[in-house]
Amino acid sequence: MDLEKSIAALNNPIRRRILEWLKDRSNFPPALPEHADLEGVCVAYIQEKAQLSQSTISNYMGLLKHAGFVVAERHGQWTFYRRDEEKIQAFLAAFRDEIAKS
Amino acid sequence: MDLEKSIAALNNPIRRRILEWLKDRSNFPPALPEHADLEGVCVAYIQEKAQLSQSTISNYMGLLKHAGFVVAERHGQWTFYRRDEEKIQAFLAAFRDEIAKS
DNA sequence: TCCATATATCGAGATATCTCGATTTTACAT
DNA sequence: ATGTAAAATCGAGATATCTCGATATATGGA
Repeated sequence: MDLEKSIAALNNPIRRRILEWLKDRSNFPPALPEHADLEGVCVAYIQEKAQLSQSTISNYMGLLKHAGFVVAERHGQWTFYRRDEEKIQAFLAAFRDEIAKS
Repeated sequence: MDLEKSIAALNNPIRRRILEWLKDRSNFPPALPEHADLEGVCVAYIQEKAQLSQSTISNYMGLLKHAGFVVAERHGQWTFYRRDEEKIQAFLAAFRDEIAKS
């Protein structure tokens, strides 16, 4: 758990927005039938919603992944990203411990 | 409550360290007798502990103040900074609401 | 008034982040 | 093999942050 890297990853409104969107799969277009069993969302869907270039979104998802907030699962040509709720909770607890008093 | 500005203020390890130090007045040298009734800590003490230039620390304290994490109280030539625990709690709650699920 | 001390503000160079288009890699289909 | 589609990586220009020294402002004392 690298607080420094985690906070930096969240120090950007679009990356935070992406994390929010990923709370609910229905914020994105429906998955293809062959991907119906996957929780995650592919980069193209995230890009379309965020309205930034493909390379920027790929970079953003890499930052969120290295910070531990999302996990990536490759299926064929697609990479599906979803939140890692445990890591997110762990970060929030560590962050609160550093910032809040007692 | 400007989440954007608040997170940016915390996206720096020394500013977070200063906030931590301010949890406990005894992290700094004792106050002058005429300031014994004040909770806050003067800029010079913070600067000495952080080992950065006076202008940098003044700038940092300004950022923390504008983010709402500290309040400044002027007494003569000194400015005493102390944590604003309510604002800090409010920020942490808003931050958690944005980041954590449900 | 003149000086010393504490803090704030200004201006700038160094470094980091943002964001893009172009290219590369990976995987699948023909 | 060749082509296509998705995602990752590269290189770079624009912008922001970091941090400093110099200067300005405010206060109190001689």
